[in-house]
Amino acid sequence: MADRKRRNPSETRDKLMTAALDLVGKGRHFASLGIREVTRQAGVVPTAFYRHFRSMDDLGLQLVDELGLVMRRMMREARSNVPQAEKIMEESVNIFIRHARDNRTFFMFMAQGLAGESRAVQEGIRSELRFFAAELANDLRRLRLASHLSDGDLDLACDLVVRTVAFTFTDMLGVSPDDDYQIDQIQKRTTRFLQMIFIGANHWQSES
Amino acid sequence: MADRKRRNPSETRDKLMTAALDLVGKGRHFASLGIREVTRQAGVVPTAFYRHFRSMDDLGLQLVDELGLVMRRMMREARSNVPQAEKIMEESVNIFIRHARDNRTFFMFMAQGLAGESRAVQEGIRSELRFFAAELANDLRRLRLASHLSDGDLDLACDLVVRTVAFTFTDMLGVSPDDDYQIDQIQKRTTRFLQMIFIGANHWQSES
DNA sequence: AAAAAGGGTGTACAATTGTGTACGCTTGAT
DNA sequence: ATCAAGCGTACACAATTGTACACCCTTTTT
Repeated sequence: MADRKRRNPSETRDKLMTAALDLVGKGRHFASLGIREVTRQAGVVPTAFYRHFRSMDDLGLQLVDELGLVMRRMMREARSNVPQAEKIMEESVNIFIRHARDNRTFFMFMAQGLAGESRAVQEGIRSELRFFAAELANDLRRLRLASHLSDGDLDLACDLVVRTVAFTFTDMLGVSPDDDYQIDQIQKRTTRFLQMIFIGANHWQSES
Repeated sequence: MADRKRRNPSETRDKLMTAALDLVGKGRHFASLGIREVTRQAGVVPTAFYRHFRSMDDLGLQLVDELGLVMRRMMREARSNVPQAEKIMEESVNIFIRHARDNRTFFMFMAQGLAGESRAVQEGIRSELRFFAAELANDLRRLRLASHLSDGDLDLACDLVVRTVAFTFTDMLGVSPDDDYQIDQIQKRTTRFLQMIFIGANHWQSES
């Protein structure tokens, strides 16, 4: 039961979801959205909402699922674009930032949901991040880029990396989506954060 | 003008602010609170709200100010408790976690506000974090614990530390306030994060 | 061809919301 | 002793909310 079937991609359903995201993109917080408000933005009648979602929390949960798809697309691209080991960090952050710009509202929703009102959404996003960190650790292992780290320590480092990147999105909330200069700053800073983390991970065993 | 005078500490004003925090502590998101809801929780009549705050955003801003006080208290204690340089990280995280438990709702509010609805609150919290990072960098310089780092690099590392700790609060949202085991796990992990960051900072110059 | 189910619309309503106006009690300054 | 300001209360009201009900059209199943 409770299987999340997506077989019949209803038009209105999508309209409602993107309407919610649009409102989030306009600066509203997801927790403050009402059913009526969302349906108004979507251009449908209020009762249509209930045909697809039980409540706002439910809509949030389904948005988390779609967020997962976006993140997986991002990972796939990052994996297929592995340059020499030197540039791997810059390039990854690059891809990150680009996806964050392309799917701005999705990531805003994520940033909000981390401390959001619905425990279920919170846990969903947290779980996506965990998955992401685990995949990252796998990739690094596979590429033999962290052979001297124990599994536990590598996981630790990847967890820290994902947190740092996730926090980056809250930075982007503050700047206009086409303020190239500011975004470039954020990008550079994030890259240096990650470099610092990996240098720390590299020297971890020998010191601790 | 617009001087934030606190000369006459009105009873109701405090009741309203702690009422908002209480609701946040109960799992609600600040952005979804209404004036009526807060006054109900505070046990005062709705119109009393307007005697002290122009709007919910205004209340949020004043909460940020108080949050600043809490953080300053925390810093003072951390500074007066500097053990040998070895244990400085564990001890600091210790103090962090304790304050986070004692002022749980305050820090929940902070975690929410970082991606909150009000741009002003968002910027206020961000500014508190910047201040915190700057103070941390100052302390480390004063204690000669980072003499080999350039000012810019030290700032970078401290920024990363503060972000990591701030993210920790979103971890604490998910666990019960008296689940000692889970909190201990969070504490240990955060400590290792910070150690990793500082090891990275220590080897920063030589590699990059 | 008939039946059923899924998804869409409009109307309706009670509850709750934000906020305006008017009235009283304290309290400190004159 | 008076007065004004500040704070709290009571009442009022229009707007907005979530949701129930009753229909209609299209697609799928039988």
